Amino acid sequence: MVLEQPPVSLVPALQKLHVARSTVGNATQRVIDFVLEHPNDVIHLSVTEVAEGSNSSEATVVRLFQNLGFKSYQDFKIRLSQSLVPTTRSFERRIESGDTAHTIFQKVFATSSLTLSDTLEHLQPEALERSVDLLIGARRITFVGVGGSGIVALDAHHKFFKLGLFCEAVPDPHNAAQVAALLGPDDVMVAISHSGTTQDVLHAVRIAKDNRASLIALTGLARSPLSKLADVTLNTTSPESRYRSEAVASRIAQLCIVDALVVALYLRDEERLGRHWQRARTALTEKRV
Amino acid sequence: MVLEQPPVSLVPALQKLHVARSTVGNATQRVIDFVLEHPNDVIHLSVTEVAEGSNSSEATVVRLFQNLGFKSYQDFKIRLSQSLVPTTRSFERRIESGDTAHTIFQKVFATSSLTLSDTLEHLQPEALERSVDLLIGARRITFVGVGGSGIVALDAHHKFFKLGLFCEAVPDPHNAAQVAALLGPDDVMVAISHSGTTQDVLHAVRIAKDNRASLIALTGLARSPLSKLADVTLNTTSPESRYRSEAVASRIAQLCIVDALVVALYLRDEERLGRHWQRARTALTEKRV
DNA sequence: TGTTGTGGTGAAATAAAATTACAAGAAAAA
DNA sequence: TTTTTCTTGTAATTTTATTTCACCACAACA
Repeated sequence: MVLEQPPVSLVPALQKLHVARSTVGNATQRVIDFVLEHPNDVIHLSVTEVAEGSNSSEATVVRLFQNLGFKSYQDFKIRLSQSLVPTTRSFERRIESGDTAHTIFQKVFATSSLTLSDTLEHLQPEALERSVDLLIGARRITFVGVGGSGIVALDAHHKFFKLGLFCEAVPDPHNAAQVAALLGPDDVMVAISHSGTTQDVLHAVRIAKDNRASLIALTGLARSPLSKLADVTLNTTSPESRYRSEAVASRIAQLCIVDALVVALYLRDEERLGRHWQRARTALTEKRV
Repeated sequence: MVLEQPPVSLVPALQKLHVARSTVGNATQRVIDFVLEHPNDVIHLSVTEVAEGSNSSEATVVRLFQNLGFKSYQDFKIRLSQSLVPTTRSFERRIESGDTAHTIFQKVFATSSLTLSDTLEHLQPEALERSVDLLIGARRITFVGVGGSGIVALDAHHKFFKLGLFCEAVPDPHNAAQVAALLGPDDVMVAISHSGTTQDVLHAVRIAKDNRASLIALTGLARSPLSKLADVTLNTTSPESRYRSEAVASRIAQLCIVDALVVALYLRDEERLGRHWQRARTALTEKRV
């Protein structure tokens, strides 16, 4: 029996169909193909319609889904529709000249949302634990990134600072190397670069590594010069990046990673960090009306 | 007729039920109540079962959903199940002390994703068009925000600058008022404040308004001192903000709004802005390996 | 080369579910 | 009060889903 290679990250309900495809008869295969080709239509079709569309019989359709473990055909449709949330996967996200502002917003938001879930899917649990371990034990944390990634560095600094950690952001490429030279073995550098090839960042990173500081890389591509140097790599994958500036959606995912790291650190040492956090918040409320 | 206040950010399919509840008869109300109380069960129940569960008749159930605009009862079930995706909506997003780093990431990402879709849902198309109009016609654009919102201001500056627009970011509260004093009637101030009550920002905003500059507010709450002063308000709603710092997920949404505005501006005047954009990109690639 | 058994298949029968038609009753308007 | 309108449940009807059963293809075996 030949095992088909199922497309990565296919919705669970459809995955079952893929797996079963090679083990069933001819008519049943036609049903499977039909469903795989028109998943968004199938959720509104009846058994009879699916049978017609696939040139098979009602009986075959019903039996297929029962054998697959669904309670009934209706049950399958419900499961399928849950995985097929229309606004993300199946929505056309390419932005065109004629789009209204509202349409553009819909597409940009959909892309960001999709990037978030893709990023989460590809993050390795061990890498996350490892990052938290490094950060919580760090004497000093330095966030480095230039251009757009500099914003992420500033955001990270802002949040980590609220936890009372000794940290700094270096969004300026000129200073990066100087700051890196100050780091020691107990320190952590978090290097942010979507491409993972930004020269200024790489330069600073190499100096930091020479000083035996630990390195966490926040980058968009798994295989890059930056991630080769890193102790831990956290990747943001923005799947179809050709038509909009790649960095845009990826940035959102990086900020989200920073958010999550802050929460994870906080929970790891609630005793110590919670006190600072609270103090920072009360200081802020005085600035409000 | 008493209009019920629908719970904020309820799933769309259920929202319709809420709205209709007060305008329908007794038996129909019982059906609505039943569905609202057991939404996760209903997606697996038949018309007959819903009728039994709500002490009404099949006819009433079928009629209800037809009147609500669904093609059929089955159609409603499909829509409902799509909004009830377990991993985001009904998933417990509250973060607890015992969570692993991976679980924390899942929850933070889910919250952000949810905030994005809620924000998009509540943004008014006219407000978006209006914002684009104001920005494209502006002589000078000033982004103001302190603390975490300052990061958003910097991000916005970074992106608008790439389009070749005359703009600046003022993340420093001390300078905000001074910069505001320089603005004139052709200028636009974009004020960013999650609470909409930050004193430093409000102070600068009032000065800008006195100088007849236009004001776009990027805030988390619809009714706030800031949005009262604004010509256009763009709200980010982070639905259940009690258990995590409200600003965190909201910030992601604000950045996404900035992204979308940039894209919208770009498409509005591709001729002029496209040239700058391209030039900025080629300058950057030289910095890579 | 039959023969037998297995599994897949569709037509048709059956069962279940959804929808509609209709008449009775309640509430509102005249 | 009468009339009208709206809501409702029963029952008929239609649509949809499921099961039954006979048939066929194909493989294993004598």
